[in-house]
Amino acid sequence: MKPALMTQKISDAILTMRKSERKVAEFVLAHPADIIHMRIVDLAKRAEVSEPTVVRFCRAIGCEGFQDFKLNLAQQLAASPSFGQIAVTDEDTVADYSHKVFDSTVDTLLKVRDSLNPEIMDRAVNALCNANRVEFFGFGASGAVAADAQHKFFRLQLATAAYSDHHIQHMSAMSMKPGDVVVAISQSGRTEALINAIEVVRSVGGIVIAIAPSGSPVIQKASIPIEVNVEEDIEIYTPLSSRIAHLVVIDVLAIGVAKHKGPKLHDHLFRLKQGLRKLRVNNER
Amino acid sequence: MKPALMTQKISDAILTMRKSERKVAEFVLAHPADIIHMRIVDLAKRAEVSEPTVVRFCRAIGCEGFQDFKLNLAQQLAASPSFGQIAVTDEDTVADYSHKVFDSTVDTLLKVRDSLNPEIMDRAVNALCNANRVEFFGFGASGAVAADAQHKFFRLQLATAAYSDHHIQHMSAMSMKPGDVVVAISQSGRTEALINAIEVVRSVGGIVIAIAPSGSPVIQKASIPIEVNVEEDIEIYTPLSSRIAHLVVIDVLAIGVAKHKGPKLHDHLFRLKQGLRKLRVNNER
DNA sequence: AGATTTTTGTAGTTTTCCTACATACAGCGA
DNA sequence: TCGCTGTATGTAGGAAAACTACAAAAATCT
Repeated sequence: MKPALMTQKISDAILTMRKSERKVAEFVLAHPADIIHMRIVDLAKRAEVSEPTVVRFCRAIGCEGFQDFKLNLAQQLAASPSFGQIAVTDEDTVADYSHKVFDSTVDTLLKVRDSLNPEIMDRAVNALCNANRVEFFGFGASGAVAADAQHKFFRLQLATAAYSDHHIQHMSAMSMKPGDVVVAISQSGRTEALINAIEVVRSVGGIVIAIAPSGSPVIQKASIPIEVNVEEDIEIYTPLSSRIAHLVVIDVLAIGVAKHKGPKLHDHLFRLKQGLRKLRVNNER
Repeated sequence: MKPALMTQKISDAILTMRKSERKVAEFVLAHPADIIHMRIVDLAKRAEVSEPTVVRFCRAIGCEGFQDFKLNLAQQLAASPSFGQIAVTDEDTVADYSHKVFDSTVDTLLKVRDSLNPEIMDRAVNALCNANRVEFFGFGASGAVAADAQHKFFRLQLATAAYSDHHIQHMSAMSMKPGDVVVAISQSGRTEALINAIEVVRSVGGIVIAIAPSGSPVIQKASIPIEVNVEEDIEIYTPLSSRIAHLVVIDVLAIGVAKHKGPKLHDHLFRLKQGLRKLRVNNER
């Protein structure tokens, strides 16, 4: 049903292929974007094989035929822009690099989406729903993420706070009650101060939901580890997409909590919105 | 070259179409996902027109023919998942709604990407590069965005600050010098306090870059208006994607500034990273 | 080296898409 | 209202693309 990862499939299947089919596979992997505007004869010629071989290749990777293959490939190309060049170069115009920044962000989000573990997310939502208190800890860029999260969960009628200060985190952590939740957010997963705070929270019986890269200390020490891996080419010209991935993960948690809380939340949010209008000019809408 | 927004194009062109072509257009907009697996005859039959009409329709919206149209549509479908249902329902499992949240975010980003005006972005980048001081103003959720922006630009060796407090904004605004820049961020574009602050900044000769919805007062009062329109179905179960769009727009600006500043920035960022390592456990990498 | 199996290409068939043309419809002036 | 002109739509036929059956070539095994 879904386009899935065509190129992945090809790479996998390439080993079990016959020589001439492999030629096709290699050509496709080398010039994925060109294929879309090719006919079967063009591809056959450029891969130096015959037409039926191309058809057999399409079947070999699970497509109906050449048309179907082209369509699926087109979808994959559109879905993950990472096949275009994503790194920003010095010659790029504004339009170029603005496209690239958006595309790489989208690419990151799609990857994170597919790597999330639903079971872990479910546990996180449950923990958040049952907590009396929910706090968000993060430093640096993750501090802003924590602030955003606090703002979001605050609207869901939860007692929340966000701290970017080590000492305050520490003090707050010590006063946690069993069942209370801290969401620890980190891009590196190695920030020492954050790890300390996590240990304190757990020692007093609090639950720690971590949003950090796989295998990092923050993930290892957490009760509910949400692993988010973003290859940070920390090249200067590459934007940090991980913050954004973290924000969206938190959005998912927020939606989960909202679902659990059910309709009584509607009224609350409605009243909130009414109140906000007074702070705006032009009270229509 | 690019897939662009097919459905958008169709909606636009539908007015200038003849009756029977319009039938096709309406069917396509109603069942976009089905088209991909249809042949020209199928579509003709279901739209109750003849085959050549379908071909004419394809030409009318700028495609080579039916094949080309199908391909472009497939790309758009893969790229913007919004054509699947995006609203979260009560029956959704964790996996379901987590997918939806990511997809709707991606969808928002792609729309914003295609609607950005490069010329305006260029002006914004130039203003930022020439400023002695750059400040970010925002309230509520946009406050977190401002904080994130501050963190980001701070790394680019600019004198920056982010304020979410009306009084402090006001005071800071009054001390602006000509050429200094304030980036005003707002989801509604109507927050009264923010509009006041903008007026003050402009009265002392400061430049205001606004990130807000088209036509809103914030945009109208700005020197450099970056229009970002996100349909906020402010349904409870729909996440607010506009924050994220704003963040990415700011990423673009940051990349632009980094490009202008050129290589001397490399050293600075490198030293910053070195320094951060000391705050982490496991100093490898 | 010969026989068998596997792999690849040739030639032909079918399907799909597109174009030329004819008919039907709508708008306008008398 | 009628006829004329121009546009809009469908019919039928032709071109091209994709797919299939079969035969030749290569590789493998005995």
